[in-house]
Amino acid sequence: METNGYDTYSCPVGRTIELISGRWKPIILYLIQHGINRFGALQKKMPKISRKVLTEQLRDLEKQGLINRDVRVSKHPQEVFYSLTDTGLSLRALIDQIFDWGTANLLDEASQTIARSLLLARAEK
Amino acid sequence: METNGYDTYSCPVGRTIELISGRWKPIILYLIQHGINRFGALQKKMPKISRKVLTEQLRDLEKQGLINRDVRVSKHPQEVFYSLTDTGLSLRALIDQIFDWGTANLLDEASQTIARSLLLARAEK
DNA sequence: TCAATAAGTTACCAGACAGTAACTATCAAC
DNA sequence: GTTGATAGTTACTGTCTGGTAACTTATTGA
Repeated sequence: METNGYDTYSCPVGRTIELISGRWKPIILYLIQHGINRFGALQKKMPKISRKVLTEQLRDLEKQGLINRDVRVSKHPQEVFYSLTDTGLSLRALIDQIFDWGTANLLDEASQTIARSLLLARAEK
Repeated sequence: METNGYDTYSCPVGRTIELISGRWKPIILYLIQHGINRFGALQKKMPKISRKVLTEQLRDLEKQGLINRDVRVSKHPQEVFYSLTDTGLSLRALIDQIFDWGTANLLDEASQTIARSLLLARAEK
């Protein structure tokens, strides 16, 4: 078989990776799935992300159809709730497979520490 | 459970994605696995990549322990052969899962066309 | 009326990443 | 001894990404 050349932008792998390579996107999807669904709550869980970048990443994920954004006005200050779409949920399953490969193959202290706590969290659900 | 915050660099998912988000890396790994193991041959399959970037990506993959680089001097011009390491092979399996998710969830003409030809190639092996 | 809280937006900047074009090294064949 | 092939390297440039800091809007409660 011959194509006229491979290209990132027409490759499903590249396109899938794009969905989750926003530096924080896998983490954001993970947190939302586990009930951390408010802007402020997400920020508290990721102290190193700025509001600007968090907003951008959330908007991206929304555009890509991976999360829903529900604004509830008529409350104290405006409240915004995020949740996973069906596509988002199925992507989460894929991310868990990536997670498993990573913990099996990138063995060092840092990742092992986080790995253990995340596995615990997954077991709880 | 409480951690003191999630961070990309200590997350196995982020670190795994880093391995394959060199824009061309999934494609390069795919091609090498399927016997396209020479610098020039890789270039011909990816007309849009420059020699500079191809070199960089190959060096990265080598550093990350995903491919081997064998130089055979004592031949006409110097010849270089690339091959997957065991880690590289196991990562390829993961990439196939990402591929499957992508083709199932990112349905458009461009990706479907490539998808069919790649699935054919996978069946051949 | 003034501070606080939630959820942003805007302007600006620095570094990483990808691309182009030209140059290099080695050997074989003509 | 010049051309051609393989496999690069180097210098330069432009774009994309992520980050900081200050400002914004709406509403509640003291």
